[in-house]
Amino acid sequence: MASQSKEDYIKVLYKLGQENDVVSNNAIAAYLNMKPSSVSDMLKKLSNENYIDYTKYKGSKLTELGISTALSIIRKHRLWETFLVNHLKFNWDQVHIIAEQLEHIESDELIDKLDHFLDYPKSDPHGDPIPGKNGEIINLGHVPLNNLKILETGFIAAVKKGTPSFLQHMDKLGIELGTKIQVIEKVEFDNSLEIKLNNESIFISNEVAKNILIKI
Amino acid sequence: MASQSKEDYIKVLYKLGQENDVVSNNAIAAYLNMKPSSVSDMLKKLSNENYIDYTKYKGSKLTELGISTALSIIRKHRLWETFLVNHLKFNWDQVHIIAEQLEHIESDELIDKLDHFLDYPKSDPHGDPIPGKNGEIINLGHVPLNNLKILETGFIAAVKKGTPSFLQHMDKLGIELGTKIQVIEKVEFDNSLEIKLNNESIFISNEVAKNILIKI
DNA sequence: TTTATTTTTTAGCCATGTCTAAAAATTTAA
DNA sequence: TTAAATTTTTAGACATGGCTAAAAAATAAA
Repeated sequence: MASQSKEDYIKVLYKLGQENDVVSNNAIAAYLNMKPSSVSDMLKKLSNENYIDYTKYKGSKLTELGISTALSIIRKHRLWETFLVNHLKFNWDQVHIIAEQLEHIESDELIDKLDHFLDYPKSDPHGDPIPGKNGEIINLGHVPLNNLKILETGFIAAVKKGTPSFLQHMDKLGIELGTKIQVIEKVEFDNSLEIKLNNESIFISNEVAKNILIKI
Repeated sequence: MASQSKEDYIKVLYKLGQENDVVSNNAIAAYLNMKPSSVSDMLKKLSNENYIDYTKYKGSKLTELGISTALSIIRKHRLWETFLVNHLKFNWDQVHIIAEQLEHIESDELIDKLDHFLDYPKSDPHGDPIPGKNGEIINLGHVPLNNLKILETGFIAAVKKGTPSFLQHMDKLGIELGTKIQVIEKVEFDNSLEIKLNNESIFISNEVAKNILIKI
């Protein structure tokens, strides 16, 4: 198995690879708070171990092996988050750091049994899909809130950003997964939105709206 | 916090320190499957960080800090084992290796909440006491089975050895925690015992009897 | 009590994963 | 299309935690 460090790189490569086909060293370094030289070194190793396709100066991309490794780590991360929130009663803004540690525990049987214990959840406390044992990942058909048209309704299904500060802001606004929501008005001035939830109407910024995902 | 490696050393120092006042480097090396030279190096570091009192060539002993660190690791280990057996339905011979990984997860809040979730267990699946948050460890008054007199009865309360092979042997003999037991006969020839449990009479070797702890 | 054996330490080496500083390649801008 | 800026790589260093081989200290045996 890959070391914890390597797993961290693989995870970032997966995340950043969602948006850009090929991932730059700089982006990885920024994400991991590391120096680009360290990233260079590590990418060489990951390339030798066939986790990535890597062309000097050009950037890198996960191989099949890399992708399935990433999905297995993400699966573990999200299952642990689900356990922490649903059973240990953590708040959803507290679990990321702990799950970052737990995701590196090595035992397939542990994850199988945890999955069973949790009753095979399809998404984690932030609404993110949990990859299956063989890497299957379900498209949950989520749309950013700012894409909804005026008067359109939907249910809050996930949050795009999982940082504690964002999640705490959600808590303050009374926004939680499953809540029904309707777009009342779009303010053209700053793209902020007036929305109705829990029979109350509130304003949220475009920045916030972009990070709330809706199931229509 | 101490690194994983250091935590492993601290655990062994605690374990071996139970029997001998001062622990020899050789014993540590044997237990950890490492070379004595590596142990020497590490003990120097642990001594600098005030986890142990260490006199060259004489051996080492945990300090107050060392003991409380050890107890905190043992607490985590045993709570996780309890979770794995009681909730994830692992067999008691499968959990040690996984708990060895989980015990290094760093989060006091996690352990508090896990403890609460498990309903504040006093002992783990092997009957070993779980140290409290502040390192309190309850003496459960366990006696090795081979110390019982003829016709004396008691309840199987713990196993001294936690290796898979020993535990699997226990399973085969039908010995589990809580079972009532009576010593029928002691064979003077080889110190083996005839015992009654579940209304059956079986013979067990002295070696096995030494590793079964009884609550009278 | 001297010799032999065992234990422990030291010295020097290696892999992993990080860093800094400087060189090289690529991209952007003039 | 050349110069400037940015990105990436290389070279060399360092900390951690292991190793081997050899020296030193402690213990056991003759």
